[in-house]
Formats: sequence, C-alpha cells, structure tokens
Amino acid sequence: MSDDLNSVNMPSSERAYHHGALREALLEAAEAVIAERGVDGFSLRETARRAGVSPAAPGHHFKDARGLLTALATAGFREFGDALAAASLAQDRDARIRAQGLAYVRFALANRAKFDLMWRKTLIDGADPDFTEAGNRAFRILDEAVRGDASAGECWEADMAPSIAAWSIVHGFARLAIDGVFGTEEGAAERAADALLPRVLDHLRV
Amino acid sequence: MSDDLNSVNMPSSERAYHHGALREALLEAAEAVIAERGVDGFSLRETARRAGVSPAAPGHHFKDARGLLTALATAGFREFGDALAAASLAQDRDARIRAQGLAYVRFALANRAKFDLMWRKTLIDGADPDFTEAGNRAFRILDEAVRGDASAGECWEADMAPSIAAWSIVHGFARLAIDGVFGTEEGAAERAADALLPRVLDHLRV
DNA sequence: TGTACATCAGTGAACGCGCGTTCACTGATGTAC
DNA sequence: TGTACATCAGTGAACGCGCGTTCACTGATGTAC
Repeated sequence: MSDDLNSVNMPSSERAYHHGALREALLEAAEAVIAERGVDGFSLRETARRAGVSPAAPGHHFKDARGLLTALATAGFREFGDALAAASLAQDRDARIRAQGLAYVRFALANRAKFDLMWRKTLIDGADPDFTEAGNRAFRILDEAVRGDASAGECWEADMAPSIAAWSIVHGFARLAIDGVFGTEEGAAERAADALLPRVLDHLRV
Repeated sequence: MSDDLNSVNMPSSERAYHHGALREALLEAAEAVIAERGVDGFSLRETARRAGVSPAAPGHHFKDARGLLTALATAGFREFGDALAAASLAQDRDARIRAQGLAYVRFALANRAKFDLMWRKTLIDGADPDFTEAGNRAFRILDEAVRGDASAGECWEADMAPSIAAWSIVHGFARLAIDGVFGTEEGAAERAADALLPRVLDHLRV
C-alpha cells in the first residue's frame, strides 16, 4: 500500500491518470445529468465528460450505458429502502404506515430523476440480481409495515391486497406529483404533498 | 368536389401524391411505433416511413416531433375520458367508483405506450390547450364520480382529498402493473389486475 | 364550361449533430522473486 | 530492497448510425372569373 493516503482518498494531482474512485464518480455524474436533463436526456458521453474522463473510460467499470443506469437505479432502490426503513420506527402500526407513506413520497420528490429511472425498465436491466434484490427489499419493508412480520414466509401466497393498496396509493400520488398534476412551479409538488397526502392517506383502510 | 369519391375516402392509386388523411395516418403510425418500441423508441422518421411518406411530410401537419406526440397524447386523454365516462353509468356511487377504477387500469394496460406517453411531460407540450383540456376532462369525470356534481363550481377550493385518493390508488396500481411489478410475462399484468384490483379497491374509503 | 393561378401537401437530398462503442495504445500499480 | 513483468485503468481518435429539421422543388387541388 502506498504511503500517500491521498492516492485513495483524494487524487494527489488535479488530473491523475488513475482516478481512484471513477465508478462512484460516474454514478454521481450520471445522477447529476438526469437530475438536470431528465432521464431521457441521459448520455454516457456527457456523464464521462462531467467526471473528467474520456468517453471510453466508463467501459472499464460498466458493461455499457445500460449497465451504468442499472447500477444507479439499484443504488436508488437501496437508498429508497433505507428511507422506508427509517420511517418504520414509530410504535403503532397506523403510525408506521403513515410515516412510510410520507417517506415514500418525499423520497420520490427529493430524487425525482432517480425515482423515475428506477421504474424505467426499458433503460435498465430489470433482471439484474442486485437490482431486483434492492427492489424486493424496498417492497418487503413496506409489506411488513402493512401486514407485519408474519408475512415473512409464503409471501405471494398470503393476501397481498392490503400491501398493494398501500403501495398503489403512495406510488400513484408520488407519480402524479412528479408528473406535474399539482402544479409545475418550483415547490408546488412538495406543498401539495404536505397539504394533501396526510388527508389522502385517511382514505386508505388496511 | 371531385366526382371520384375515392379521392377522399380511399387513395385512388396505391401511391397518390396527396395522401388525403395523412394527419390521422401519422398519429396511427406513431402509436404503432411506440407500442412496439416503447415511448423512448419513438422516431419521427420511422413514423413517416410507416405512413409511407417522406421524412419532411409530417412538418406540414405538426410543428415538429413534439407537436405530433402532443397530439397523440391529447387523443389518448380523450379516449381515456371516454372510457371513464362509459364506466359512470352504474347507478349507485360505490359501483360507479369501482367501475371507473377498473376502467382506468384497463385503459392503461390496453394502451400501455400511449398511457405512458400521456404523462411524459418532457416529450410533449404540457401547456398545449387541447392537451390540458383533455386531461382536465378526464380528471373531472373521475372527480364527479367521487364527489358528485356538487363540486362543479369551485373545483380546487373544495376538499380534493377523496378524489386524489381514488386517483392515486388506481394510477399507482396501473403504473406498477405497467412497470412489471406483477410480472413481465404476456398477460401477467392483466391477470394481476383482474385478481387483485377489486380487492385493492376494498381498501379505499371515500 | 374553361382557364389562370394561388395554395396546399407532398418529395428527396442534404446538413449537422451527438451518440455508444471499438480500437490500439500507454501510463500507473502491485506482485513475485 | 530492487527489478521484471502482468495487470489494471486510463487515453483519444475514429467509426458508423439514425436522428430532426431545412431547403428548393413540384404535383395536385380548388377557386375566381
């Protein structure tokens, strides 16, 4: 191992030949690109440009553009799952469900482009094991809040309706908000979520 | 008017110089393209190719690609509104709401690409008056089923929560189904909708 | 009914663009001895 | 500790592609007289 710690933590020169953490830098750059231009505006070349590397460099870390987007969507589902898990701390069941609903929509609005990407099965490899695992985990957290840990066993055998109902209502609300139904001005979606979502959730009985 | 009725109803030759109904033909071709390749796979050239005209021809009927997609999304919202209106015939309120929910999801699954397009504000002109009018009408039909005609007046002043709740749950369910959550095999989404949606709607209280 | 002419709705070639990926390469790293 | 060498992680030029749009044009239509 090198004595120079900078070689790992921080590029010792502004333009080192070996980046050190290019994979992560590319994921960050890709997220910035889609946050700015929308998922449709993604480009591998632009991502490489922002990370300060040549257009061929991503090929050493991801199979291709789809591979990079799949990795980004997977990271998104992991953070999403974390956000839902953090909302599970409330004591009674109703409070947990409501807290997760708020967390669901807040994550979607705070990470619009990434959330959008997470569901774009045409752009990512939906069969990737890491991706499906991260997605399943997120749903499992939501499912456990609704049905309790009892469902841990025969997951799809049991009655999914309550969980799917909860999932649908928050997912639908999040999508409508992102897609501008509550206004397209800065902050309009967030204000609508704050004002409307708690009362919308009053109409969910699970 | 020409004596030859074919000049309007049917091109008299296989390759007439004037198409006669190119606008409609382009919309149909565009729908076929996105149904086959997904919304992301849309291309104006491919659409012109399928309609059997040169790549410049669409320019005489639509300002640009965005204009064509906006027209297609507008047509989509009109059909969507018609489908919801047709589901409003049931007598009691609960039956109407359930019927509209089923109609909502069925339309989405039967017209996946078009439904997808209808919410892709980055690809269409969301400020187009025809488009917004068609979208508002669809929501109004749903809103009237939930809240009754009494809401006709001060629309956004009254309590929107019940309508937004109903909208969210069916919209979310439709999106999850389209995005492959209930399986990606042929017909999996439709089967899930048939089996699950009625029970999911049991958890909506409006 | 015939004719002149404006307008409409097409053509097809061309432009320039940014894209994803490939290729032969090279600088940096780290390991075996 | 020093050295040879395999491997890793970059470069940057190039390829070929399909795209949306523009352009000068022309064939067909329909209307005024």
